Amino acid sequence: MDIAEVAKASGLPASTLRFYEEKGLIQSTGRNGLRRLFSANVIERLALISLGRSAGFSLDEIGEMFTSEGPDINRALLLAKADELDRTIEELAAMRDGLRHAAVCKAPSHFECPKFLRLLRIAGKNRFRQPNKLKENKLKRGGQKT
Amino acid sequence: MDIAEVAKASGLPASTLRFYEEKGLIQSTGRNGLRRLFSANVIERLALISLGRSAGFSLDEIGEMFTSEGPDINRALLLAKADELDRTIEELAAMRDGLRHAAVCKAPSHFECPKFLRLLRIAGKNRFRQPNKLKENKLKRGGQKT
DNA sequence: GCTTGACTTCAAGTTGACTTGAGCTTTTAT
DNA sequence: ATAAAAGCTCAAGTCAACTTGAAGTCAAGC
Repeated sequence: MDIAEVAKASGLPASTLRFYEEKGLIQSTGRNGLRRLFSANVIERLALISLGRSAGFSLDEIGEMFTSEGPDINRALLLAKADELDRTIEELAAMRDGLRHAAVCKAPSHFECPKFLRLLRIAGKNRFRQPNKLKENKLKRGGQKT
Repeated sequence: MDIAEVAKASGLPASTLRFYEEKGLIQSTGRNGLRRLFSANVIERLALISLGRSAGFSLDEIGEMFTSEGPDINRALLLAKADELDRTIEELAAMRDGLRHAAVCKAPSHFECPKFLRLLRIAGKNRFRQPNKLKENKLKRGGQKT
């Protein structure tokens, strides 16, 4: 397949595919002149990358998984990530409850509501840098091959 | 309190506090000479900002909440965010299950495992740009520079 | 055989949330 | 009184994951 087909099938722009190739996350099987050729399984690979990204892996981490040295390193890593997700999920659930409570809370200021303040403390424990914004409107879903 | 106290109490570096002030997220109550003075409630405000960040709000969104025009705009926004978190949580749970499964799966390649492939499809639906990495090791809780 | 448009490379730009550095001023401890 | 420690401002740098732009190449259709 050429890059346009992969782009269409995966929903990712060609620039991203080139970028991923440069990073070593995918490979092109060869060239037709200048043009990259991809085998069909790159689509699954891209889906796997998507999965990883959605689960919070960085591209570098995903790259490490693909090239992991032993056969078991992977598994340990996967389990560790699963545990991490468990924690994240718990925290997000607490946040969600806090938000819902805040939305109906009658206290004049949230700062005067003990429930809310308890939430703040949870959030405080969970303080991590959260980078920038998701741009959901940028992704045009459903673009499947014509 | 002076900025160092706030930094200590909140766990945020002074540079971040200045940055937040510049963005209008917190206010200093005045100056002692050059130096900013903060009232104690800035701590709670910062905790609230932390909560918002953890829940996925951008600083701009948090700023809007603080200065929201009507009293109900806030609530709708909070509920919407809570719903968003619900979806996120569901997806993360699916990821987690997928990771756990992948870790024990006997299939020679994950691509040959139907369970795993089902996961990929979920991840595919959920494809959104996920920005960059959390740096959890960067935050030294309570660690203060001498 | 020539245009055209999809592809190429490489460098630089974008975004959000900060951080860092240079060069000053002020407070505080000796 | 003086020097170090802590603050200050403002500009520029950083990071991840891409995107964009310029300038060139080339396969294919007419």
